Amino acid sequence: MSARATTRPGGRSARVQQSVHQAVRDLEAEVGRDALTVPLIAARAGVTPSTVYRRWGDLRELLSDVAVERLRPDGAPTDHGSLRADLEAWAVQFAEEMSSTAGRTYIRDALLGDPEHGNAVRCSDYAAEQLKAIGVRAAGRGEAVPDVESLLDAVVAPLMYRILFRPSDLTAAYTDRLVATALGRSSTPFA
Amino acid sequence: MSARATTRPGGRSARVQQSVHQAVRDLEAEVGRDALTVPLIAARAGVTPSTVYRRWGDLRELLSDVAVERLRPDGAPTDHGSLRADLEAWAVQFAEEMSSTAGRTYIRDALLGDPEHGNAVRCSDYAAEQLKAIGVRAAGRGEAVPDVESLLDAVVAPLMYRILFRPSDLTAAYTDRLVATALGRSSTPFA
DNA sequence: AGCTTAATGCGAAGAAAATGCGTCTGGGCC
DNA sequence: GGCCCAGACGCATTTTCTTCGCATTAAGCT
Repeated sequence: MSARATTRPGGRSARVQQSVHQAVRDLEAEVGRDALTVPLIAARAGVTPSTVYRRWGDLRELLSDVAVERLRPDGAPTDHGSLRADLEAWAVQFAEEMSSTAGRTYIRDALLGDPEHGNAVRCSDYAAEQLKAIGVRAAGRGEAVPDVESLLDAVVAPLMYRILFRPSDLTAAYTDRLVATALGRSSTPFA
Repeated sequence: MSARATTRPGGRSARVQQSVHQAVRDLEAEVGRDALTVPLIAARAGVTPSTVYRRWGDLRELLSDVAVERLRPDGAPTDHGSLRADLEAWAVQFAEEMSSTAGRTYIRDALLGDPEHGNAVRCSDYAAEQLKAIGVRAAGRGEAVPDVESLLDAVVAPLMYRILFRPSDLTAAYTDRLVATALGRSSTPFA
């Protein structure tokens, strides 16, 4: 039924899922995203198309799953010694990754999946986790930390809005200004 | 080539475009958006599928065009006597329209079109125009007005981010808080 | 080990996507 | 006003995708 909530996590089902995901990534690099089709992916993965249709429903859901995995952060945000420096560095990196052609494609694919499936909210959760980690670290230094929701509103949302709706203007100066705005207001001790 | 930049605005081409758009709207209401196909739409519009493929390229572009038209604001924002009241009313209405199931579908469809086609940026322009109108009116009253970019960052972007990535929590209290935040800072005399 | 259940493979049928070619409409020009 | 050309359209065809039923295989459990 669901690709992620596989009732049988081990064994063949897991191998099939991994194989199909890998096939998507490989073919995406080889023939381009727009040339992807279910039969093509299935052939590369060594499964039959009907298996893909059964497990993911359609190509969109499959691409949505793969895109979300690609958007998962690699590790904890790097430590730059202060809340502001950490946020600026993270925001700049976030903007760069997401505004690239590949990044925007992943975001759009992730958004395309069934909303009930939760792929979109997962993207937001990734950013929230990173911001939370930065906040916890800053709180450990004794700094006042704005809560995650405020940071999502003040930093992540404007970046994402421009990436999705106005694909052009995104400079480091702009992200720094967003961080400055976020830090200039609404700083609760810790959340 | 492009559906909107039709080289022949008058005559049959215009009728075809109108007929196809109307067919999309009708069928969307009748059979649901996910059941739409090019042959189905073409049959309803009284044209052949190849015409649709030639003019729009694929179903996504067509749906993107129709979605953008549906997202076009009806008229000027209503006047509530003050900048804050105007913004709050507009933001609440914006949030309600966009967060509905239909609204979210239109946004996603609009985002899906070819970025070069400019459907996404058109959505942003619609919001910017409305905000600009509110700002001009407020400036006429002598109020200090934040520039449109700030309002996009502080109000529109957070709303859109939540609509797209966290489809659940959107209250009037939240939109009011966004407006309050936007008005509390960065108020240039006029732009 | 044997049993139950679920997931996969396979093949066929139905539907949709995409393309090539001939025709016709519409707008510009004489 | 009539002619001409570029572009748009309809039709037919081919290719590809999608769905479905049934047989088979593998995983999980006792």
